[in-house]
Amino acid sequence: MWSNAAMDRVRTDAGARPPRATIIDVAREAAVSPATVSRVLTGTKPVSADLEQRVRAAVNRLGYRPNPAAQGLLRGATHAVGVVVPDVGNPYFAEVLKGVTNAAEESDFRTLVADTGEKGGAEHDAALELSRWADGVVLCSPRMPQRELAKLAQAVPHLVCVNRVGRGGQVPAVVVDFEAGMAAICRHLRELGHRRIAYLRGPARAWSERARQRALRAASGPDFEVLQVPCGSSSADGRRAADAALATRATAVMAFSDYVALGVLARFDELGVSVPGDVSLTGFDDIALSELLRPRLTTVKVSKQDLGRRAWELFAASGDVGGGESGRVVTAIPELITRDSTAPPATATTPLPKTAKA
Amino acid sequence: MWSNAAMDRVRTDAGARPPRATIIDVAREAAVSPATVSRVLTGTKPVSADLEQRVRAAVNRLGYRPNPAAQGLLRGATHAVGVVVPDVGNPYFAEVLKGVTNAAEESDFRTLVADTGEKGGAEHDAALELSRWADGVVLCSPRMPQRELAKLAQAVPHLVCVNRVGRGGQVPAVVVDFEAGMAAICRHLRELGHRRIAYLRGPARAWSERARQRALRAASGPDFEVLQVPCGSSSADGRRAADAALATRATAVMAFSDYVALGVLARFDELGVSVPGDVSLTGFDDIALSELLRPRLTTVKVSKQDLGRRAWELFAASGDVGGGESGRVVTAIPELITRDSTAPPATATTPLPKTAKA
DNA sequence: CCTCCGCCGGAAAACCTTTTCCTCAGAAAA
DNA sequence: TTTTCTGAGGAAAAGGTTTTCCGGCGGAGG
Repeated sequence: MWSNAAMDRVRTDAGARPPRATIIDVAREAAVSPATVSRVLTGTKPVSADLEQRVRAAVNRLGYRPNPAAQGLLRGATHAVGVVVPDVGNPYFAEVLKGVTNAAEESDFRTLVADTGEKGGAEHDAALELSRWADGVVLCSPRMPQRELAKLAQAVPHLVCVNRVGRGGQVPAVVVDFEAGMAAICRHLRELGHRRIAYLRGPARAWSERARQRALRAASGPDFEVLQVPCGSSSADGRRAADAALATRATAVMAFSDYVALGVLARFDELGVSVPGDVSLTGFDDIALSELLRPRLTTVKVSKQDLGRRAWELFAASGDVGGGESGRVVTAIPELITRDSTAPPATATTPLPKTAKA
Repeated sequence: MWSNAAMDRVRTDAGARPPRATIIDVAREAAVSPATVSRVLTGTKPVSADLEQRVRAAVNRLGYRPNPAAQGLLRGATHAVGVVVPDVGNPYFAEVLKGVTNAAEESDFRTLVADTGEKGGAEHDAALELSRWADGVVLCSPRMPQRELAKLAQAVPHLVCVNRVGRGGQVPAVVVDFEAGMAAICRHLRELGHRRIAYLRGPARAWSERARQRALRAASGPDFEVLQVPCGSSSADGRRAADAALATRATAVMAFSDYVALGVLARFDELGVSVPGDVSLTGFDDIALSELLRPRLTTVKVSKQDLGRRAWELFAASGDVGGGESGRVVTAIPELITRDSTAPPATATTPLPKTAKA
């Protein structure tokens, strides 16, 4: 029904459309030179009121709008920024994308998006391809190997990373302070009296894992044991890992993200495990849903739209000095949001206050 | 800190980047003519093995990638498709966008996205602007007035609508059969024994409302009363409208969408209203969350990615016949998904739930 | 009154790729 | 051997816009 034939056709035969008015048509209509039309439209050089009047009238009459390809060809810039995300369906990335888009629009930039569908290898190619079309690329690729990223950073003129640092801070990036976030969660759980915690870790190669693990190690001790449970980054992963988390007999579960916690919550409900009655649960990111869920999720808040906006600003700023001192890393500090999904452990007879037993 | 000065600079000064290799550089490097390079790369005409070899080597050595602006200028096509959405943060539109993006990628098309931020008037301008850059535009604008849409359809070469029909079916569109969906929900509720239903209606000018209201009228009768409650399309709207829905003393609430139902559920929980114990609740769309929520939401399933994919296909097919018989409307039939948020009304056996006497 | 300066507007180049047109060489047919 | 045909590759134009370079005109100063 949806024949490929039709699709092939549009790919090759693009001339079927009625031709659009060009600057030359406008010039003829207004009885001036193309140069004058351009000057009126761009405001490059002053033009007499009389001519300007005529040009504007002609533009309106013909409905003329400049051809961006021609402009781009000449200027060497496309006025577009690319965004690579693993999955637009993930509310986290959707918000980041929104942040970039809104910021870009304010400067009259278009946004190009590539969804790599969580396929690891595709990100490199997507970014490279996007860089042909855009003046810069915002890359959300938590799992790209450092080597690959380094190579990419050299091939793509204005590359900005989100939630990862490349080449030791050489490539501009906006990152969340995952270590501080995890530390805050650990502190919160410890104060509630939890002693045995399961951590549902993200994808094996996720960049943020290093910082998270640092925080976990720092928080660990004889009275605060962290059990690692392999999981992933989607709510489906969370759902699958929920059983393993339970098997650790931990009194609290830290999920890689809110999105993951969503799946955990669903599975716990199926199993008749009550949150926070039987076990506490925390997320990460504070996506919009977390406040809508029951129980409302304890998490750390990250402003995802800001992440996108700042990534854009970093891109915009990277025009400076010919990209000379391009290394610039911005860090966002997440904030603990205490809601209903965490409570003192039921097992503890007395929720002993923050007594560290050395 | 994020000075505008920096942003202005990137906008004007785009030449700071090292110049990229052109086809002429490659030609010189391979000691052939630019035409030959082009032929090797596009496969337009056969080239001797020897030359092809030389050209490919030169391309690799120089890291040459053709300038899309120049290609676009010549071909009159940009190999990009625009998507206008009211809010990428809304999982519904995020999924539609994903559908378009994935389908477009398969045909080697880029996707441009504009987020109009639910600001009504912005959609027209966004679509118009996008059409300068893209070969076609997929428009998700449920609330654009028909007149405005008609005008837009003439200005934008390949316009495809999602979830609305324009100019009496003249503009290609992918729509959900809202009437069938609402009818299915009504049937389900009636079979459960509900007689008094609150409908949380969408934005005043939403296109789908007509079809929904048709279904509602058809289902209405002495033993099936539908009370209209103004609401909106976001979960925040749902949250706000929840109280009014309760005030109708209905035994079941039909939300405009799952996204709205999310907010309703949160508010009901705050009020101590149990679903489906005290009142049944239905959604629309079956977003991924609906199955993760507790109670799992009864809804009608719409494949949002398919919506996007089919919109793309409609765009691709519209290259036919110079857009002659361009009017083509595809309808997706939604499917009732019965989950936990609906049950027979409690009023049948017990006097009344604890609904506040507002 | 003449000359010089400044400003406005037009002509043309440049941006990079594709494609048409043409040439030239080699092979096949007579 | 000569003529014709085929096929490969080069030269050049086209595509729409911006910008540089100039020419011409008017005003001001000498």
